[in-house]
Amino acid sequence: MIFDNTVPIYIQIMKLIKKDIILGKLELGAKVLSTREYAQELKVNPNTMVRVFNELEREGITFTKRGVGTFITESKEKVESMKKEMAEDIIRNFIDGMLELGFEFSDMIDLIKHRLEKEVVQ
Amino acid sequence: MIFDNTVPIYIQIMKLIKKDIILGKLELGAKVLSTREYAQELKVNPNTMVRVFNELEREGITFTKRGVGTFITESKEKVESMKKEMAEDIIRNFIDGMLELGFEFSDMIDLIKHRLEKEVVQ
DNA sequence: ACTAGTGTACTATATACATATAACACTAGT
DNA sequence: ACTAGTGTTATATGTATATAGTACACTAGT
Repeated sequence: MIFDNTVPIYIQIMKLIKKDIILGKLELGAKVLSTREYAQELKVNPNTMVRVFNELEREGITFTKRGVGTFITESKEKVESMKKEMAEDIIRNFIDGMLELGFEFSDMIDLIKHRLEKEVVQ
Repeated sequence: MIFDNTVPIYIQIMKLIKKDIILGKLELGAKVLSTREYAQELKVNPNTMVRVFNELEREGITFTKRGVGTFITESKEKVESMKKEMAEDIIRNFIDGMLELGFEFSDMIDLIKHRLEKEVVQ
């Protein structure tokens, strides 16, 4: 795992875990690695993982049983709304960013299509 | 100007100035506000503006004449490549982000089109 | 009861960022 | 020469982030 040093590591790990949930790599209700295990796995300080899980719990994504472990929420709805929220953010960033650079709506569609064609070829 | 506290202010101001150049609000070769004026305008510390201009100069976007002021590059090519770079970044973030959430290429086009229709109506 | 594996909490240190404040150096216009 | 307006440099302070290290509290299995 390589981190972008312009964004706090705990934020990046939060996104990583959210994506793992969305993609089904982490199942609903499943126990995740302990803070210490995750810290070792991601080569990060245990305290950073504590922060990650505190924030995720605050958002209702995970819950913890003291002395037992940390678990993914059981709520399918929560995961769905999380996915939708993350997608909305990405779409918004794209459109707003392109508008701010002076691109028109038609440019956006063209650029995306053009880029996707390239990707498919690869 | 409202700043997003998850990103360093000097980075946000750099983007702001780059956008102003791209949109022609700041002309090639033009003298920009002094660090002190910009600081007052954006309600930011003068040292933060010093950092902004140091970084922009390092990127070849601006140049300074000591005791005189700070100026936008004369190079049209520089501005063009900067715009292209910023657009590429935005497009890349969009595609990578959506792929990581499990969306297909066709989903992306649909979502963008759908969102753009909404925007136009507004 | 004991123990291993959890989460929790705390202190200390280092770095980046942003601010506040002040002083210095250069340039252009008077 | 002087002065106002530049950029430049420096010290100090506060906050957020990340790390290192330690200790405590709870739970489940033995």
